[in-house]
Amino acid sequence: MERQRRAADPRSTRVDARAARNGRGRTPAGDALSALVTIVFRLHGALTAANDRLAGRAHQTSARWQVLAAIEDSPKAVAHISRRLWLARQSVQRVADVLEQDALAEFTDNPDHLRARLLRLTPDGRAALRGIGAAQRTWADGLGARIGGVKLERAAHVLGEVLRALSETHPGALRKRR
Amino acid sequence: MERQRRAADPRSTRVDARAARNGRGRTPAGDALSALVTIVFRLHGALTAANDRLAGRAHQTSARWQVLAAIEDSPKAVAHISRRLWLARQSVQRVADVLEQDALAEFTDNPDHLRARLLRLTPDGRAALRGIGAAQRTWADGLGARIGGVKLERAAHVLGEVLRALSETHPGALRKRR
DNA sequence: GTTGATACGACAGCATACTGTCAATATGGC
DNA sequence: GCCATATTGACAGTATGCTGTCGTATCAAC
Repeated sequence: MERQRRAADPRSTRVDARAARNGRGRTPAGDALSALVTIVFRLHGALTAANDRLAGRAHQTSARWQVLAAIEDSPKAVAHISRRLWLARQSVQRVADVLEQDALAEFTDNPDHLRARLLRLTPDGRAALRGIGAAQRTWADGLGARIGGVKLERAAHVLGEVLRALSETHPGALRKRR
Repeated sequence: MERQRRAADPRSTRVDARAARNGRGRTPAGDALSALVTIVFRLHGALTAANDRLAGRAHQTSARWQVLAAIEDSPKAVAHISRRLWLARQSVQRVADVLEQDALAEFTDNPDHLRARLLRLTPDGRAALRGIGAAQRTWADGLGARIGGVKLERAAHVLGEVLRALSETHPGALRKRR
């Protein structure tokens, strides 16, 4: 289940050569954003591999874990989960279906909506989440301490700004809520 | 071609509720890292959509653009590109094959290696890259100015540290280079 | 109530990326 | 030169996520 990625050239974790020499006349801020985009792509791959490893202890994957975690506190409709995770409705539906097959979650009637059934954790699903959560805590605490909580918070804040700006400047691609 | 994502609840771009109340006893740094992971996943989706939109002007996709850009300066073997992009060799091979079919790139003999042919841009491929690059510059400069170059650089630096720490602490998952 | 817009689930198809496996080719130690 | 190891391309299969489309349900405006 472990992802078989190869480590990239250490030098390549720095600013991409193409962006560094700024061959296309971008502004410094444009260069910085481009470098950030590059590293977010790489980090996404590395973090997916890490999450797969953590979730693997409970025979789950990164994607299944995300859906399980989304319904940990309260049952939710598939469309609701997809908005929360910034995924297409159909992607979450597929994962929800396999979670139901594996008896980790189940669909229950929604008193407020005839068709939008609520996805709810089963005891097995809750046990799986507990197992993953313990491993995740150790992993996050260790890596977090290594980088530093304050720096991580600042970085996350900037990423949040980028995300907000993206959804505002491209309202066509990212539909309005409700 | 436009990705049909729905904008998430604005509140959900903040720290995930699960992490915020720290129900599992993580340290503050562990919480900060967990929040960063959440936002990197979301940002990856939003940036893939943005890149697809930029590359769409040349009838390309985010994935094809990445491979084209990787061979912009010099032809490279598929395995070389995959290391650079932190992707599996096979994923890049598939994209390279379709790029060849579309006459945007071509395989040429490698004087240093009998089997590892080099992927090289064709004039069409170079023209496609030029078209994408112009749009990307505008996009990156605009969004970069909105956030601020210094903040973006600092955030990218922290993400680089996380990436480096991940490849060091999990050498099994991310194989050593050469 | 009726109606138009929206939300939702369902189905089909495609794009992207991963894993596993194999044979052929390099590569480095001896 | 020989051999163990790593690299590379190729093939098959799977997981994740997106698009398009449909019919039905919900909801708000009237």
